[in-house]
Amino acid sequence: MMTAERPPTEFESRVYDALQLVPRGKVTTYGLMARYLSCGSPRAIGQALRRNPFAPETPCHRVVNANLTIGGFFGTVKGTPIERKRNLLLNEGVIFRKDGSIDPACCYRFDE
DNA sequence: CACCTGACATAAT
DNA sequence: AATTATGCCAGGT
Repeated sequence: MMTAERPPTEFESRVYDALQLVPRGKVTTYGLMARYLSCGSPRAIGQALRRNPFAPETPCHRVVNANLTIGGFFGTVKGTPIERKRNLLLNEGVIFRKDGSIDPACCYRFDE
């Protein structure tokens, strides 16, 4: 077994903190978070979430793509984790459209 | 220290 | 409208 849990960096902590701001039943996008953190690169957000050692504890499943697609989960953009992510969002009240995209009304905009 | 990868985004073709 | 190319930031090797 490998207890190789690296300590979260300051940037990762920022991402997690912003994630905590997302209300249940809603979702945000990598780009919006990147802007909120002044990161400028949504890729870094995905990197931080991928390294997220705190699964559902941190609402990392509430982060989707800018085009309101399901996005990825647990380091993958396809597979069982993705279905689980969709199930979690549905369980929280997020509305999915027929094409698999998320209802724009469920998109949290970090307005404040 | 330099290069590569990655749960994206946006623009151009 | 769809696909391709480039940009950006941080972490890992």
